[in-house]
Amino acid sequence: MLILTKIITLKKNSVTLSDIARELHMTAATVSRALSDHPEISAKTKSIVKEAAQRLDYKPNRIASSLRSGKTNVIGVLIPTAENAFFGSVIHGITNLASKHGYSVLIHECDELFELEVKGIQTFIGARVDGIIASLSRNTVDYDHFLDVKRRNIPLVFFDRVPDLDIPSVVIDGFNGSFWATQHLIDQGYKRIAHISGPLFINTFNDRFKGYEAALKANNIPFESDLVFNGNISIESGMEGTRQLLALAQPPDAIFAAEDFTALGVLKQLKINNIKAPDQFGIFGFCNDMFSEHTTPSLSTMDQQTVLMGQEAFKLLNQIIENGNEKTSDKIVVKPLPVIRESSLKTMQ
Amino acid sequence: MLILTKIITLKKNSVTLSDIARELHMTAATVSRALSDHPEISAKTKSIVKEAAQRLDYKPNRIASSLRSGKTNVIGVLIPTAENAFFGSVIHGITNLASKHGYSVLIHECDELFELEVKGIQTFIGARVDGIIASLSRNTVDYDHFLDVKRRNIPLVFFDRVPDLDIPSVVIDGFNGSFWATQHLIDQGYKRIAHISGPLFINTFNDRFKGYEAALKANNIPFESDLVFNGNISIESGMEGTRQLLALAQPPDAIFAAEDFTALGVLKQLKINNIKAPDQFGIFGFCNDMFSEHTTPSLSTMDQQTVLMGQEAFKLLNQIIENGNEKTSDKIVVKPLPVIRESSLKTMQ
DNA sequence: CTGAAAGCGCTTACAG
DNA sequence: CTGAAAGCGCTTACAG
Repeated sequence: MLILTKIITLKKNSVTLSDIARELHMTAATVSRALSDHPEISAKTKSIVKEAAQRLDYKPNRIASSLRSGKTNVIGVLIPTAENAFFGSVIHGITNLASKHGYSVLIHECDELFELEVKGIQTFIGARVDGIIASLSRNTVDYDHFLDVKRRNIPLVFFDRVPDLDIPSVVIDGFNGSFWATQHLIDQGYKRIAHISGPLFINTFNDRFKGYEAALKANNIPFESDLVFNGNISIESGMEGTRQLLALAQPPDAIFAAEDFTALGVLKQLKINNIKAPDQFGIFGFCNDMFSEHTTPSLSTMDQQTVLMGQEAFKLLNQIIENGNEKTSDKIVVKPLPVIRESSLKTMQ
Repeated sequence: MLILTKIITLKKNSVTLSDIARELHMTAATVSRALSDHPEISAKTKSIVKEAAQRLDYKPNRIASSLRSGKTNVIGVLIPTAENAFFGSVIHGITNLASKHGYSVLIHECDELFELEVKGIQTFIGARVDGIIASLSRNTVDYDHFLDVKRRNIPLVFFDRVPDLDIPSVVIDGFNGSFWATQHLIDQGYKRIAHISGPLFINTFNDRFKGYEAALKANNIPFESDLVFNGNISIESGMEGTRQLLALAQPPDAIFAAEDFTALGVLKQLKINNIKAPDQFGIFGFCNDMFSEHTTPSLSTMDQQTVLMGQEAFKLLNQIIENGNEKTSDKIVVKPLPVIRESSLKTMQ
C-alpha cells in the first residue's frame, strides 16, 4: 500500500488543487476560490492557501480549467509563411498584445499551400481556440474552412490577404498608397510610368494596380496597358518585367513596383542595362522590406506598418471575443507611410 | 422542458461524442473507440459511427482528450523576437516538422526581456506543453525558470543562444565558420584583418571571436587586441568600429564582422570614407541575412542554415519526448555554409 | 465563510 | 464486440 502510494506520487509530475487541499485539510473548492481571490474567502484562508501553493510550486493546469470554463485563452494565428519579414513582424504585433491580454498564441504556417491552410483551421477548431487571426495563402479560392469557423461561432479576423467574405479584417490602404507613390513619381518629373504588378486576383495587389491607374487618370495621363507587366512577387519577375518594358517602342522612365522584391529586380536589371537610377529612371516599391534601405540606390517604398497591423488585428479580435456581436462590416484600413529614399528622387540628382 | 433542451442545444456550439452516441443509440465509449479505429470494434460499427461523425461535423475536443491522456500534442517555442528573419526562419523549420508529427506550436516572444522569458516558460508549464524549444534572450543570466522545467520533467531543447547548462541543444558551428571566413580573407591576400564582435558573453559571438583568433594563429599572424572592436549587433556598431579601426596607426585592410548588420555598417562607413570594397578592403559577415545578397558590393557571409536548425531542434525534442531518457550531452552542431559574394573577393578585381 | 457535488468531453481498465 | 464506470484537474451553483 505504501509502495503503491509512492508510485502514484512519482507518476504525476505536477501538484494539483487537491494536493494543496489535502495538505491544508480543506477542499479543492476552497483552494480554487482562494487562489482566484474569490470575495467570499477569508483573508486568512487566502494567505494560507497562497503560501502553500507557492511552497508546493503549484502551477494551475490550464487544460483542466479550459475544459471546465469553455475558454482556452488561446488564439490561433494562421500565416502563409514564417520565412518572411512581413509576417514575422505582424506576428510580433499580435503576440505582444495578446500576451498582455492573457492570451497564448498557437501558430500555424501553411507554406502557401491550401491543404495546410485547411489543416491549420481544423487544428485550431480541435484546440478550441477562443479566436482566429488569418491571412490567406496565395492560391486559396475556396473558403469552406473559414465558413466552418463562422458556423461554430469562433471569432475570426483576417489581415492583409483577405477573402471576399463579410468577415472583419485589417488591411493596408494599397489603393491610396499606390496613388501616392505614382503621384510622387509624376511630381519628380518622370514622364512614362510603368507598373509591375503582383497576381491581380489577390486583393492587395489588385488595390495597388487600381491606385496606380487612378493616379495616372487624376493627372490626365492616358493609361497604356503595355506599361503594365503582370509579375509574381519576385526579383525575377521584376527583372523580366523591366526587360520587356525597356524593349517597348516607347519605354517608360519610371516603374512603380507592387512590392519591394519586384522593385529590387527592376534595380538589378537597370544596372545590367547601364541605366542610372534615379536620374535616368525612377523606381518606387511597396512594403519597406528589410533590404530596401540598403540597396544602392536605396529604394523608395511604402511602409506597411506591419506591427501596427498585427496589433489592430488582435484588438479587433479581442473586441469580438468580448462583445460577441461583431459587426461584419468591421474593416480596419491601415495607412501606409511613404519612405522616400534615393531611387525616386530625380530632382535631387 | 422542450424549451430548456433547446436552449442547451443552442448554447453548446460543438458536437460531442455523447451527441453522436445518443443519435446512434450506443455509448460514448464505443463511439470513441470506433473513431480511433480500436481493433475490437466491428467494421460495421466503425463505418456507422464515422458516417455520423462526418454528418454531424464532429471535431474531437483536444482539450478534453489532453486532460484525460496527459498529452497535449503541443510544444512551446520561446524566441527573443519574431521581428527578425533568423528566428522566423527557425520557426519555419520547427513548425513544418512539428505539424507533420501531429504537434501544434505555441509561440512566445519575449522581446529580448528576461521577465517575458520567465512569463513565457510559466505559460508553457500552465499549458502543459509536451516539450519546449527555446533560445535565450540577450540579457538572460539566471536560469531558474529553465531548471523548473527540468524539475517537472518537461523535455527541453535550446537552439542558437544556449545557456551554460547540461541541456540538449542545437547550435551553429561559429568557431569553424569564423575560422573559415578569416582564412578566406587571408587567402584573398588581405594583410591586416580586424574583427568587430558581438557581445562576447553570448556563446555564439564568443565562438566567432575564438574562430577568428584561431585562424590568425594558424597562419602565424600575431593577434592584436587593437584590431578587435566590441560591437553590439547593429549597423551603428559596424560603422563606429570601422571608424575606430581606420583611425589606428596601422589600420586594417579587412574586417570579419560577427554578423551581417555589423558587416553592413562596415560597408556603409567605407563608402563614406571613399574606400573601395573589395579591392582596397575586404569584408566578411555572418548570418546570410535577407539583405546581404542585395548590397553593393554584395556581402560575403556564412549561411546559418536556419531552417535546418529549426528542424534539428524539433527532431531532438521529439526524440526526447518519445524516448524519455535523454542524454544531456546531446549537442547538435550545424555547419554553417560559406556564401562567397563580392565583398571579400580581392583577387577578382 | 466553506463544503459536497456535479460536470466540462474525453479515454480506458474492467466486465460481460 | 460493446457497455458501465471512473477519472483527468479544474470551477461553480447550491447548501448550510
